Amino acid sequence: MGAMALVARKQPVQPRARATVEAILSAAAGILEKDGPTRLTTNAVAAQAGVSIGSLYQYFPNKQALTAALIERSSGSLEKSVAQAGRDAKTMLFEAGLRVLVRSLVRHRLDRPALEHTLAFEERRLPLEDGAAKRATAVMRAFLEQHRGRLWVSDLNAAADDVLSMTRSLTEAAARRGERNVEVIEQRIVRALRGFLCR
Amino acid sequence: MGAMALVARKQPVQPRARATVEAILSAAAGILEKDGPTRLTTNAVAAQAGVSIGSLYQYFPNKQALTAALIERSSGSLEKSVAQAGRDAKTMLFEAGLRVLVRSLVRHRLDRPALEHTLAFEERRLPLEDGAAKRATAVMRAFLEQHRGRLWVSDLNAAADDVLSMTRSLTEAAARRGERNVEVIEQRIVRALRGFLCR
DNA sequence: CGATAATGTGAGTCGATACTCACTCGCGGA
DNA sequence: TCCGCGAGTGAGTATCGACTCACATTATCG
Repeated sequence: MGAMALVARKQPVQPRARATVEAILSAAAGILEKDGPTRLTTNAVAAQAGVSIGSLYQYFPNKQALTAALIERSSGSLEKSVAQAGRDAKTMLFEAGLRVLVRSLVRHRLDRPALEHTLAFEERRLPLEDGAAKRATAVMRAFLEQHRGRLWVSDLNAAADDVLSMTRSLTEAAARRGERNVEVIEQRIVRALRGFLCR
Repeated sequence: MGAMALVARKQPVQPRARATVEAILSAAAGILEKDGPTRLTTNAVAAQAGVSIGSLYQYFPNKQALTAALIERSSGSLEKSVAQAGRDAKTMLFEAGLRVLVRSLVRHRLDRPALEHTLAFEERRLPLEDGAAKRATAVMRAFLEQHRGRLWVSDLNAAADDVLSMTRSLTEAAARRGERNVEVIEQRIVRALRGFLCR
């Protein structure tokens, strides 16, 4: 079996079609968030979206493509906000810049924690091309590079990877406990990161 | 629907039966590790274990119970080693104690990273009683309590939770990159934890 | 050995689910 | 008004996977 198509077949431009695709993606996200991946069935998605399964398969060649689209959608929005944060951070001192970057990560993850958690797991399981998620770590890497002198680390790629991992897991743990205050969580994470990164 | 049974029906004492259960659990772990939860089918497990599906259902009332047993098995072994580390740490200074505790966590997770990753996800998804995993965080909590004076934190339960989360995610990230050196990973984590915990 | 219990077997059932296809709908232009 | 076509439909199919049960095999003990 060759590389399976994991992207939508058509990019609809007609407003009706756009709305349909939106409805499908929202429905899928909702089910994944509420019930997890085992309950994410194509029939359930179509029903929840208020469209027929036929319509679903008009825009997504298979179920994996649907999941992949959800992942791309989420990490796309993450990339956007992290990229902006990265641009802002460029003119700041290390500590302030780090705080801004962390904030954008925390905000994203705190928005729909359960959904992000399942998507992260699916992302590992699926054979995806490097998408927006990879580009987000590149932003972090660039920031670390800028402050290399301050840092303890040898491998910048690994460090950027670790920073994102730590931020994700601490945000998720906080969310599970019901914490919603971005500032508090952000401060906690920055403290840990300082110890991790600086000498 | 009432609370579904999630434990094995029988505790086999006969040697033959013990061996069968072992084979089933090992097979399930292997499949989960190699192919993830979607490929974990009862038929596949039985085949891989070299027993019939009938035998599988003699010891596990349903598939969830099998997964639950895998989780209990893993977190049971974790608890054992963490509890020992906790006892050792009692007579040590903060830094050394933390190092010992972290080491036991890293060792466990580094043993079969892919398996542990999937099990952690399933653990969230399933309606489980608090098992050995909870007791492991209690050990960490007790250690933190012992050194409360040194620490910055207000909520010890949350802090213990965060420490375990960070350790897990950093170990996992390292494992994904192919790192195998426990000392190196352990040192990195301890550095992050010091920043996180100490004032 | 013979009886009884313990353990193991696997073809078969039944529901669920990914995906197809022949069809309908409705809108924009001639 | 009617045609063409992009969009939508949903009954139907094929497969798969959890689980059952009537039976076979093996261990234990008198």
